[in-house]
Amino acid sequence: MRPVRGRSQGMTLKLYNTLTRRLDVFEPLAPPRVTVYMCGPTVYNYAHIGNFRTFVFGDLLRRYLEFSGFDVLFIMNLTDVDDRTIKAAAERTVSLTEHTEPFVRAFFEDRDYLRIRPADVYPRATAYVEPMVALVERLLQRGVAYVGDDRSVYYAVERFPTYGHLSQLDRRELRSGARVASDEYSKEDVRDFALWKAASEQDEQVGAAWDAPFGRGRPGWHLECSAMALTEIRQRFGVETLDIHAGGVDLVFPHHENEIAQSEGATGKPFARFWLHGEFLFIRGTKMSKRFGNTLTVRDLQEEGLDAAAVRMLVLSTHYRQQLNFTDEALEAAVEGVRRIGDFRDRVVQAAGARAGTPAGSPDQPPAVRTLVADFQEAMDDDLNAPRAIGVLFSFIRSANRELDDGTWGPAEAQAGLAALDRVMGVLDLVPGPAPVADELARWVEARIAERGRARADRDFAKADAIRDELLGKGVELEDTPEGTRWRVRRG
RNA sequence: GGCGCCGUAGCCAAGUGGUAAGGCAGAGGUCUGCAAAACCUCCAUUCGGCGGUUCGAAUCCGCCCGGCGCCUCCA
Repeated sequence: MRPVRGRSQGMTLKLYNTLTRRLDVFEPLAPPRVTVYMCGPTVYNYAHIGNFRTFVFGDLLRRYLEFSGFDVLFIMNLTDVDDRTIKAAAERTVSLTEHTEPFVRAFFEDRDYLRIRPADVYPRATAYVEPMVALVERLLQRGVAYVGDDRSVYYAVERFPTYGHLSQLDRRELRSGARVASDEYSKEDVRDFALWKAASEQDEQVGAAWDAPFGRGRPGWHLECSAMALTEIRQRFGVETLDIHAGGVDLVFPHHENEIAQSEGATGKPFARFWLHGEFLFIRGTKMSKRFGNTLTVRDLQEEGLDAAAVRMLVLSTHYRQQLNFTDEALEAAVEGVRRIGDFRDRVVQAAGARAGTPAGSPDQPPAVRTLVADFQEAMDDDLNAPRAIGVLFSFIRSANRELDDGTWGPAEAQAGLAALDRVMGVLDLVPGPAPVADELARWVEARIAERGRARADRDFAKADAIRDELLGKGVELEDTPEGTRWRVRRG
């Protein structure tokens, strides 16, 4: 079912805009189209769970925009040339591409595991060198960039009066002297940053150098995002302003500040109307970092047999602008939470029978269904308040279970309930999948359950309980229902 | 030093002026051969501390304590 274009009265999506430092009503430039650019991974290594917290936030944003009836173009770049990728490739004496390619694939695998919907386009920096060069030329022509003594090209921050607005740098004092790297004499001003870096021996060695009118070299990190974002929206829609630019908080300065300077310095138009920033994830109270030895990758979680729904639950349980502390206890709570959601959905599917669901909003909705979608929307309209939306979800589950218990729900009600639940799950996506079970194990379990069934029929409960304990020892939980005995492998 | 954020039950976490959502864990009960699942009941007179503003504050202001981020091509 296609969401309704015109939003109901009183429903307004508000988003916290870093640019204005307040909640702003979201209105795209040219509705219903919404262009979103989110800073993606640097593919020099496996992305860790902290990176993916941000990407789940991006996924939530994208899904909710679509839920709300917008046509979203979601762009996520892959940084496949920068200081870190070059360094990593050089250390292994392989080419840049040889080094980054496996990590690009790994990123997509991890994304799929976490059920993050694929972006519409994943521009790779190395494929956009031409527009990057063009952007530098434009900035040189406009006199906001200059070629330094080291043949690198720098942005002249002084020539961009609003520099520092996003990060409120204009309200801060720059920390003095000590912080300025000694090898950057070529800059006219300490605040200036590199747009184009003159090719070094190492760059040439890994194949990270390109010819340009202003000298052979490679793009600066900040430049990449400006060029890729502008190229994508210019080609598709002929515009040079994004509706939303998103990323992690750490990118506010200098990355996004520099993107604004570069893009607006070249186009003279606002680069992005909304700037959204996701907070960090911490492990054991500290920022994840190689230095602290507390990095955790998505692959680690997957290998533990953890259902991605639990990871999504954990991440979405905290508002995206709040720091999230990743702990085993919180993860366990998330595992139990999604188990409950999954059990509930199974129950509703059963009650609904084989017939297709009736759309949420039809007249014969049971009480529990009536408010679910509206309450969900109200929570999400409030700056994507997913924790609140999850609260709404669990309240619904409790009421619905009650109505299922007392017989209020027939198949029609269950179908309406299922439709409403699935609309919400289309955004949050918290239903766990079945645990992967080997056929051999499944056959054995079925056989034991049949044996136990016979024992129960004979009222030989000691034997029945012994079999149940035996199965539990293998991690198999049983549940006797009027429709027979259900079983599942406990996971996570 | 500058800019900014956070501190709510055992754990996680909403709530930013009108009298504390939700989840996990826990206790008792219903159902069950017993369990499980589900449901019912209970579980913060109180929101780091101290003052202040207000008829009224977790919510606004001040100070203090504790934790964190950015100011370094980190999501």
